[in-house]
Amino acid sequence: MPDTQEKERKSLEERNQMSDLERLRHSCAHIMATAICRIWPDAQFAAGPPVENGFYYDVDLEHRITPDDFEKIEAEMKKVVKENQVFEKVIVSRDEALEMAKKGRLAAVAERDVPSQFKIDLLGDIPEEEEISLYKNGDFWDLCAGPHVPRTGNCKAFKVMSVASAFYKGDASNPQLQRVYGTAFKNKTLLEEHLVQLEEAKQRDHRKLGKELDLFHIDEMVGQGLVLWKPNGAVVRQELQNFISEHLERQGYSQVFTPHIGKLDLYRTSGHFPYYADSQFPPLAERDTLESLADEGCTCGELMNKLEEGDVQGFLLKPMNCPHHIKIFQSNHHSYRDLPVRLAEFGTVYRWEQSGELGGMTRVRGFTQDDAHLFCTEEQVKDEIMGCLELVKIVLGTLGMEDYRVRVGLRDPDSSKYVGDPEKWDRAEEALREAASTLGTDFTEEPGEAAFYGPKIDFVVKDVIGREWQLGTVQVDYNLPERFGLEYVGADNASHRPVMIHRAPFGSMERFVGVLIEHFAGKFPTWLSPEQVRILPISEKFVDAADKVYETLRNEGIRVTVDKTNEKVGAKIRLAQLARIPYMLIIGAKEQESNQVSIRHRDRGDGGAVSVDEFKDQIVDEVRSRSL
RNA sequence: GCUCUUGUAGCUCAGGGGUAGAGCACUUCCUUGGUAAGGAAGAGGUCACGGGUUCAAAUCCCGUCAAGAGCUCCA
Repeated sequence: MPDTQEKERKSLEERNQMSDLERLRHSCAHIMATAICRIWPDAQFAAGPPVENGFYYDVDLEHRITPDDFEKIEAEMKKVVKENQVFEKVIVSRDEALEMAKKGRLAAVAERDVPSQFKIDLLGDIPEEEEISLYKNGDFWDLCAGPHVPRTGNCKAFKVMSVASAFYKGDASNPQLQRVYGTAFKNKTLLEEHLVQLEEAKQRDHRKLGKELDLFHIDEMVGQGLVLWKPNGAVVRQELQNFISEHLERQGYSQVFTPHIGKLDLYRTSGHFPYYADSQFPPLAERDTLESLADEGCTCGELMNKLEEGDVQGFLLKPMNCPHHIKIFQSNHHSYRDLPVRLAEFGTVYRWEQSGELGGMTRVRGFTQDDAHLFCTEEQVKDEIMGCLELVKIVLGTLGMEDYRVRVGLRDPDSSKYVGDPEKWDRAEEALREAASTLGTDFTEEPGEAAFYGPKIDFVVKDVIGREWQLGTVQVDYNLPERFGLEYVGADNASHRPVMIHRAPFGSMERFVGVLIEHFAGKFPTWLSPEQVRILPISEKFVDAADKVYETLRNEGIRVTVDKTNEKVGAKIRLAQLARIPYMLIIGAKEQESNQVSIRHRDRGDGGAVSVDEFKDQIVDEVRSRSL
């Protein structure tokens, strides 16, 4: 009992602290707006809230703010702070506020010829019954619910961070504003700490490490968002796939292989085409068909129509693996005794993501899902979901990824984008909820996060920049069995419709490895390391001894190399450290004589000399147990 | 897709209307060295691509492609 009380008090304290910080950041947003107003009086401000790591203010301004302006803005902000203006709350009537806005007096330091257009719009969004408050600091008046710190002098540690663009109210049909980001902390020490953290985060960015460690490459000539796995990256991926394959075996899955394309009819039946055509690579049509259509003077628009209507046959790069797996299921008759059928594949899919959204390995156009589809009876759904969750937990647990959240995605009651019978949705949502509650981890239910064909459970992790990525996923699907007319023969000798479950514990290999690189900061556990051991002979004289150790380890399946360059050990160690190789084995006269190696671990440093066999047994065990 | 920023050697980056720069990596030679950089020499670039302005463009302007940040979208 005292335990929970202790906890509650602490979390309340934490929350209060947070809101103090948010208040400070919000005040900084006003100070920044004040500064921008003084520099560019024609600035029109929209919204300026605190956010996770700071604050921003959206501004419409003729002048394009660039990083070169940050210093100027900060200098002006410092002046405002030095003036130690009081943040004063003024309650006004709607008409008074409107009057000021029309004179351009809101989010401004003086009256202007142009009205404060965004503030007028925002005023309209405030419900009738709510009171309208303005905040003023010095000459700067702004429409604002507050709260604020007492004085501008309370904001001592801030920094203008970046500028980007944002649509007003997040709607692409609205004008684009310049969003100026800043961060602020209670004091300079905390600000410094945060900046150092950002710098460290940059160091472990998977795009940077991917290059340094030679893991993957994205080439302009190959195409945006199409990942080339280099030999080192391929090792990591292969090890992960072996790992998951072992568990597939244990959990009664069958692995299959399917091609990367399928006929449009397949996706017409599944409903992926043309409904999701915008996020697919365009269809492929046969050359002969294209030629004869061209002869007839067919336009591109007409061709698209014909493809969509099915008048012309074509192929699609597969956006999902499920239709292929369904066809495998359908190629046999199934008795209820066969169920559940679990078909797994590391299946590569292609999706036309918008170019501005692509990045590194986490958002790409071609990716390989560790996909599987389970065909089961309605009664088996819950157990199967629990089995899937179990697998996700094993995966994340083995890799030491504890920092994730579980999201149960339910349908948005107000939306019509979902297919299928509401009663079945209810049953599926209930099954997921029940399964999630057995996880032993907290989860949030989020309406509107369901897939269009069914509810799902997602495992979401954050990358170093703090962006959330969905990795593992378990989704119930009542829709596809219906569309493809799937059946099995029940104990009653009548035909029944199976339920389908889609699941992918990693999500995609690309995204997962991207997140994994950042999680480990490039220091993969030994079982995943592209190079597990590097042998460093002290000089040329000991190369033969090194080669012997190399053979011994290689025979055990250890990924090992010998550094035969004409360098001193110091230099060899440095390179091995930079490559994040877990073990360095140093061999000189001493070791050669005693048939030993001196171990240096990338994190633990000098580990002293042990016999070759002892080291061999130790590393083989470490790799086999997949220890962290 | 939209806005802004960026694109110079394999990598990290400097420079900038008048013959292309550094460090690391690479090659060769010297050195045979005990826990994060031994020394010397050499090689390597149509300055992303296409146009324009100019006596002259890597540099200025326009366009395209790509990357980054953010917004929007996401099966």
